[in-house]
Amino acid sequence: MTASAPQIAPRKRAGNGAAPSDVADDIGLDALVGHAGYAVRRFQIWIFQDFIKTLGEVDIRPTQYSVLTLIGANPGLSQMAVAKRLGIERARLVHLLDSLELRRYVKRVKSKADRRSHALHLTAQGETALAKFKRLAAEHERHVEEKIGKENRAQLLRILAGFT
Amino acid sequence: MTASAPQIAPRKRAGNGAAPSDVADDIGLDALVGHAGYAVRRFQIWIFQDFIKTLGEVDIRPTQYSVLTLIGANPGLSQMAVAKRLGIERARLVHLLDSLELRRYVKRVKSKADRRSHALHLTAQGETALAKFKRLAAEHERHVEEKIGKENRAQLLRILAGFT
DNA sequence: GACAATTGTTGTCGTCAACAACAATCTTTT
DNA sequence: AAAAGATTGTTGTTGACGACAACAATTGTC
Repeated sequence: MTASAPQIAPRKRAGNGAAPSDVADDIGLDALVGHAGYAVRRFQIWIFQDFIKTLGEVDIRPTQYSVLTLIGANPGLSQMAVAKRLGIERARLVHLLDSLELRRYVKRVKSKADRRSHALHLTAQGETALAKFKRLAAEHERHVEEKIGKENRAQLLRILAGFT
Repeated sequence: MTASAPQIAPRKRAGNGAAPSDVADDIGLDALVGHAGYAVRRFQIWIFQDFIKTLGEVDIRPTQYSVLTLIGANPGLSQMAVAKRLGIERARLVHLLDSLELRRYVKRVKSKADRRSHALHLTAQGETALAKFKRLAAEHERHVEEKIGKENRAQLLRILAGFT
């Protein structure tokens, strides 16, 4: 009943090593295998770490990248609109924008239509910086392809398209 | 409901709402679409929220569940082995086990072979509790199926099998 | 004009990953 | 066997992040 080899038991993870394969590696996961959430969590950790590392030279994290990309594609959005679209708390977005504004990538322009809100724009510096970030992000995306395969990555995007 | 057509989810998210679809919803994501990390992050947030909600009545979070499951399937593991296998910091595991031990699900037994380490076991209470947790987790897994489709979930597990 | 809702902001709380340091205990070297 | 090094569990700190709550300024509604 215990860990009598849960079905497939990849047991050695040939070269695909997502986990440290040094010691105590062939431990049965039992019911954990077969849980989508567990696999997704582990994958997400890996993918974020690679993103952070690949964009380490420009010091941009995934969330910052998503904010910059969204503003770049839709100039003039309010903070509320950005927060809603990206699924982040508007309270959290405040700090993100503070940091991005400090680095001169983004500017908050007071909206004339609604004086409560700010229209968000990239600075000229932000535009050129984002171009570089996108090149690095594309490189990261190639890492993902190398990791799980080009075809699998495409399927993943298709399956999860509803969550973007 | 949407299990019939989870295939292509074009930028309108009809009823499949992973994001709040009330206002400002059709904002272009530009390069963000096509980034595996973004989709995976959003999906992971959704899946964890459903897990937490589905196992809310027993107050068990995903990480706690993974620890209990692993110990249940491999009694006697050391904290280091569990941490390595699940990819969590051993420092973090300390607090997790503190809480699980406080709730009488897990016990730390001093190892005779290596007096530095603890052998981890489920209590009798922990065993019966885990059985219930597994039933609830299975229910959560059905929610995932309803969300992305049975076939897509299976493919997801196949694609990400290397990360478990 | 009174009242409710929204927007940006500030703050708190709890989860989580990443480190660093430490005492106790192996393990290895000499 | 003693010294040096590595490992295990523990405590603590830092920072990113999600979830809330409260607030002033502003807008919308009645």
